[in-house]
Amino acid sequence: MDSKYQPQLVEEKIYKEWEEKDFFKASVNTKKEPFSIILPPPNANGSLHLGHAMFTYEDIMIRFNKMMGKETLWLLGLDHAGTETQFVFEKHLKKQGKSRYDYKREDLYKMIWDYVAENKNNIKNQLKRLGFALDWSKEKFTMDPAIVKIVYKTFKDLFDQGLVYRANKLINYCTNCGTSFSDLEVVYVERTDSLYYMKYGPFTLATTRPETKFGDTAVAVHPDDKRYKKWIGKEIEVDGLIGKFKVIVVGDRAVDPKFGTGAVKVTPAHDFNDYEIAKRHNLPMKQVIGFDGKLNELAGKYQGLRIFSARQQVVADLQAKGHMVKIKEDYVHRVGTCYRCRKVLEPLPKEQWFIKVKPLADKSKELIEKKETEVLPKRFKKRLTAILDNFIDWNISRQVVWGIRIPAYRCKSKNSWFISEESPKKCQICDGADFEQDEDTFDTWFSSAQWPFATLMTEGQETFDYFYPTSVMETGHDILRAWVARMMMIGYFSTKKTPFKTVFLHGMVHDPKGQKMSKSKGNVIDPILMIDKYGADALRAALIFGTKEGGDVALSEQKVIGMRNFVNKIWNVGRFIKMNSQVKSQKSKVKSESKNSEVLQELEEEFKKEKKQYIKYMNSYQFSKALGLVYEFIWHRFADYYIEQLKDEVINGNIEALGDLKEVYLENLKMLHPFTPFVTEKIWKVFNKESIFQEQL
RNA sequence: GGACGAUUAGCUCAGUUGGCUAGAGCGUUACAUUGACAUUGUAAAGGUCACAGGUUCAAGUCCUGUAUCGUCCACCA
Repeated sequence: MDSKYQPQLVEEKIYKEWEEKDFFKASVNTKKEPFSIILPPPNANGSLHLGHAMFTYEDIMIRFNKMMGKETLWLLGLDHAGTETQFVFEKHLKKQGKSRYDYKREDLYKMIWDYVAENKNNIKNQLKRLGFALDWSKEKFTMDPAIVKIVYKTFKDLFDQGLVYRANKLINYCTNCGTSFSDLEVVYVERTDSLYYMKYGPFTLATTRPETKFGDTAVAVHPDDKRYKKWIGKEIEVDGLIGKFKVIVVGDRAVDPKFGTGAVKVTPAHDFNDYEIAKRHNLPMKQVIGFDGKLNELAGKYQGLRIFSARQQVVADLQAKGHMVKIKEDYVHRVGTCYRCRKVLEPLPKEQWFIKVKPLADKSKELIEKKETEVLPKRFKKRLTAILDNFIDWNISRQVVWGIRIPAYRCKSKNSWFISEESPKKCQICDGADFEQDEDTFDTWFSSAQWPFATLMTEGQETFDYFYPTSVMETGHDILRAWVARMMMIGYFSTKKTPFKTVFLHGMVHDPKGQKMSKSKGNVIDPILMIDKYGADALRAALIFGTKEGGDVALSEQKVIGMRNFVNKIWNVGRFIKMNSQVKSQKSKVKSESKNSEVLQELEEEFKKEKKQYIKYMNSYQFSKALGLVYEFIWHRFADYYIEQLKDEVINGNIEALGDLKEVYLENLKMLHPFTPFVTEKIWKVFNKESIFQEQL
């Protein structure tokens, strides 16, 4: 044994061996209790970051449960990440001076497919670097034909049961990226803009968006507002920039009399609140901005102008006309932006597919209440419940080519829709040939919402029955809404069971100052670089050690170094025992009884206590505490105290003392194995044993 | 505006049902060491446990309030 543990010489070989021996391959074994985790599928478009490294928690659970005698499955899959991947690819194209519009749908799809295929391997290799005990024989991809088939069936079932509908509603649309998003994908950003007070018939009203005035169909005031009460229900005439027009005045409680002038222009086609007001009062919609981000023919001479220049022009013209009362330039408000390109999202009316969420969310709440699904750490239970209470209908249509194309077809003669899992030969509505498939693809989250059951279903009924519902879903608390809640809704809908018995949430990885890591801040730590320098065990331990369950982790290179030192400590304790075992056999000394029987007794008792506590922590998902416990024991009790006490005897060849030390040490290696799999496996082999992964705790 | 979390050593954080001199990692200081490990050991310095009340024999831990920070959600015409 070297005096230093060198992970660089060890990890790759060991992982290869685990793979070759098929250690991670799970199969149905009715004699054993199943334990299954579905890996949150990484996006197949980039490389691994520290968020992925947090899946170490899953590896810990898998390895621990395996050592506790269960049949463990950790199923690996990758996500096509629709809009996200297409966006990454478009940036790629842009560098070559091209855009998505230069290619036909099929060609673009193919190009992205190849790009993704390359990246998949990259990600997979990086997952191996972390030492993850993933079942590589069951690898899935969200666009596998077998998965797509299930996704189609789910969509059709939802449709048949009235839980999917098509409607022309306001959606968040990015005119730059050319696609819509669900409400969850909107990123709100605080901005300082101008608030314009303009004359509007008999009113003065305040708006941040004067350019949308061509789409106004009403003015709204608070029903109890004495200033304006007399106008409610009346039609007013407004002298506009492109001629006079008439709108009705409505009374609506959504209007805050204290804000601005207490009177609001209602533009149902371009504002979510106004859309709601319009619904309540049966107001017409008038769309004046197109999906290209330009004003349309209804804007008269302003047609063709982009939103921002239209606003400047309209403001200038209103001022010229004397209709601008005042401009408050330091108005701070929040606008929805595109998480991809950061441009302001445009609320636009568009026909899309929506999932009726309420009935599904109610079922999910029941699962939580009945403890069919346990939420850990406990504090996230409230948050998940609140999320389920406030879910609005989910827009699942995306205008990108990279994704699972929606299997909906429009009958042209009847102008209505039918869903078909197979490519239809004829129209299922009129039996004719005149029908076309929806151009849109599913929101990525629609397929990932089905991940736990869809992946297992493709492995056959027996495997599904054995491993489903899965034991634990372990993921970041940041995607509680986008993913966890939706998995519960769709999972229960399709299988009538919770998709996972326990949800275990981990926190975000931050820098040492508690700041989020981001490229622009330059504080990003690359997990692979850390592994190269200090080994996977050190990185893994650094992510777990000294953290609160579900709390954020402040990671620094220093912390990884600290854990590297711990790993080296583990190694050197082994080295000490190994060296003295060899010396002993050479000298064949036979002083078998230790003079330190009290110390040995103490060691045995302390170890028993330690192991009991360890099992308790591990079974209650307190992994950080379990690691802390073993860390403390190995370093500050076993090495600093017991070895020091027994050192002289051991060096002089006392068999009893050495034997007892060795026994306790090997047991501790097993306890450490879920956390630091490589070094423990390596030492196990040094002691002429097979594989620690196959041992029982 | 609502919910949740945080506030403990210079820095990053543990401290599970209230119970002995409040802990870890990194950093600092002094000393030690050629045979497990300097990726080490021994020792030390450093905390009115955010603040103010309350419950209790006993509060970092429970309750109430205040302040500051963070996260998520909602609204902002």
